[in-house]
Amino acid sequence: MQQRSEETRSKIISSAIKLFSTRGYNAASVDDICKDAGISKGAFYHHFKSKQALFLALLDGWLQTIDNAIEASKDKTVPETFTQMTEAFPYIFQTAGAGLPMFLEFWLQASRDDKIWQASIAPYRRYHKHFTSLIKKGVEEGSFVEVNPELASRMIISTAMGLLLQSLLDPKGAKWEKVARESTTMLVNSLLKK
Amino acid sequence: MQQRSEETRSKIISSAIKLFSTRGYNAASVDDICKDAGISKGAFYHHFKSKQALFLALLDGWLQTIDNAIEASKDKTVPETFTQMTEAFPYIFQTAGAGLPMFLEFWLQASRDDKIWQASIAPYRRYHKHFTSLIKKGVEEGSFVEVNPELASRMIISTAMGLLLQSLLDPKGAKWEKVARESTTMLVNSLLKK
DNA sequence: AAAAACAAACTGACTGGTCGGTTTTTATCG
DNA sequence: CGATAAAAACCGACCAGTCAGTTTGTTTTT
Repeated sequence: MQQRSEETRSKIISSAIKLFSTRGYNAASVDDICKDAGISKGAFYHHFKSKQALFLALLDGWLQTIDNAIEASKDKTVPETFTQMTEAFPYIFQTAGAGLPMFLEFWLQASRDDKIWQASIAPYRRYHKHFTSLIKKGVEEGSFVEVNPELASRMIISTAMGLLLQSLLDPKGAKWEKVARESTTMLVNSLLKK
Repeated sequence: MQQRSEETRSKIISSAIKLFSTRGYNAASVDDICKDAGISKGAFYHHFKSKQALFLALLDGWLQTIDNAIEASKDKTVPETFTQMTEAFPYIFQTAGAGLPMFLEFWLQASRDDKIWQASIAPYRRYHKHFTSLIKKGVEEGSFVEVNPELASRMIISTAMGLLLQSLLDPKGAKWEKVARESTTMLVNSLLKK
């Protein structure tokens, strides 16, 4: 059985998430992560080829959860999908509080490191396309007003990203989940045909 | 005359902007900056108490330009102000290409470093208030439809931030200035009373 | 000559990654 | 089932390099 191995690996990952989130990628040293996980450096480098490889593994896992969420909404109608997204906001803001700096770190690293860029840009474009086709479908179905799907998709993603950023910078500046819910409602309402 | 001194200082600053933008705060070492600026480490630490102090100085300068832009639009009418903002987008996207990663870096550092957070949160809240009162004024004047100024302000800032982020992550993914212009137009149109 | 500006060698803490050796797990076979 | 050997997992001291910041001394300005 490789149960012990699995356990070590997951200990590394959760410690990495914790430390990358709070201190950032650079400030969280491999030694720190090992110490927090209660394992040795040898064990670390047995499981991950490098610090960057660990980072990439984290990115992968995170994208997986998004993909799963998208997959789960596959059979719903277009307006239903958006409603569901609205309902997901409180959860996102609640859980993302800690993970958000890391999310940002991913993007920042992505803009400079080609390997990481490749790993994060493809999913991003996929999500944009997903939204675009979703809106297009809504327009064709007749449930949405005539809009440029491409543009509307960019705007929705922008709003979401901007709200996440603002909530990161100033967590106590507003009731962010409320703002997010209302914003989404507003956006969707402006899309929906009355 | 302290002309030579001034020159050295500005050489440090422009090299810092250049290197922080391209490599990031951590990866750009003080030695690198000195080398790029063509000065010695002694000169660096003569002008700036620490690497962080330089970073803060950069942040200050950047906020200054925003404040100036706001100041310049003081006497215009509300719709005029927004129109002007729309027109400013191409310029922002054109010039910001290089500086944008640093903008993100500010955010990231701010979320972890209390000193930097203090320096950036106050201006941010000021800008939000500025927008809110601007929209409020527009509503009272009767040129805007009845909206929640607070919420509309958050949304406008979100959209702007999100677009900047997206353009940073995927510069070739879209004609961002065009998307930005259209998005702003769309937002403003939904605010304007017909 | 006093002070400000600058040069450059230096310090000490820290980092990612390696490596030889040890323990635990797993597969094999009598 | 139990002995055993190979393989996988793990340990932690160690290394070479890097970095922010210091110090000491020189040049330039006032």
